[in-house]
Amino acid sequence: MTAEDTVPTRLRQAPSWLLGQASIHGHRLVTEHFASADARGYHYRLLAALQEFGPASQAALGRCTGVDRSDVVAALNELADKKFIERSPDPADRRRNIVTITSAGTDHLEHLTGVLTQIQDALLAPLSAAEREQLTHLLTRIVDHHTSRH
Amino acid sequence: MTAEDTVPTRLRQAPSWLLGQASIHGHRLVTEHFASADARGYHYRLLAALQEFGPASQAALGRCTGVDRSDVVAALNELADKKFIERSPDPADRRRNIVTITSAGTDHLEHLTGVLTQIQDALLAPLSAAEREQLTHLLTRIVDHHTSRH
DNA sequence: ACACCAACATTGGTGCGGCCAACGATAGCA
DNA sequence: TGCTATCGTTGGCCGCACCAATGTTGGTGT
Repeated sequence: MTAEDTVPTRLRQAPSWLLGQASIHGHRLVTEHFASADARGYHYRLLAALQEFGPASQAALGRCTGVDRSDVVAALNELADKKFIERSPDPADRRRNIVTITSAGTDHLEHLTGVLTQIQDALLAPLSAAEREQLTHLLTRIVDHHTSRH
Repeated sequence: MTAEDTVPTRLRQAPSWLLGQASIHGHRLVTEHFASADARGYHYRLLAALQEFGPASQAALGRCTGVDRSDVVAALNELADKKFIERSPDPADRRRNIVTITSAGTDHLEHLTGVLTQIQDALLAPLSAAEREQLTHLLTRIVDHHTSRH
């Protein structure tokens, strides 16, 4: 086999590749651990937003979590099935649903947050505390740049 | 709207979230720019491996690029349609296909590499050269940790 | 020589996550 | 009054990472 299990140099040097690979490992950790808790990424995003900002419309939830409107519907259906959120019509604007997190939902969110903390530790295992902060800072700047720039 | 377009703190602080978001922006850039060149990520990975390591079997290609065997088949079909690679049976091992990059394929790879360089620049725009190196280093360590650990 | 297991290419299917297009209903504004 | 925008919802698409099964072929142990 001419090609050992070595990543081609062209790839290994590209930040976009490294970013993608690192994010894949993170994503796998999240998926696996969340699956054990009968959850997935979208659930956490929505619950976190509801807990922090209080009851909100589905469109607002989608906007602040970066989840598409149509995907918000599906995720909220799943969360509603598990009694983690409740939908009620907005009396002030009959187009809107007001989404509220239940106490069971808050508990679930708290649990998932714990799980997520463990995940971060597994993901960043080879890095020191200072390096983790460095990485967070660099990534934040990239993300901010690409979101504020609309 | 109680929730403005602000990302919940719980998310904003999680490195896995930042990694995912940054990788999404990178991925979008790659997808868009590569689409203009009638290519996608898998194509580049495979062509890069072929160029660097020479003719190889599909299984070997999949292993060193991190692409699943079954997905290698599909991607190579696409590349073969465009005459960028050629499949020939391995006389020494009739289970194997020997995949070879054509000169058109090399040209295409070279072109895509140029495109990719531009992408890196757009992706890391807010970072200085030193910071880019820092980021690359940190990411490399994470990726290495999660791949060498099998 | 034989049985057995491992590796190969291929098919087909799953799931998540990020998208887009369209629809009917409603709100706000000209 | 219309025009436009927003909202929830349905349904679909694509990329990428996976898994399972199949038939073929190689290599090994006995």
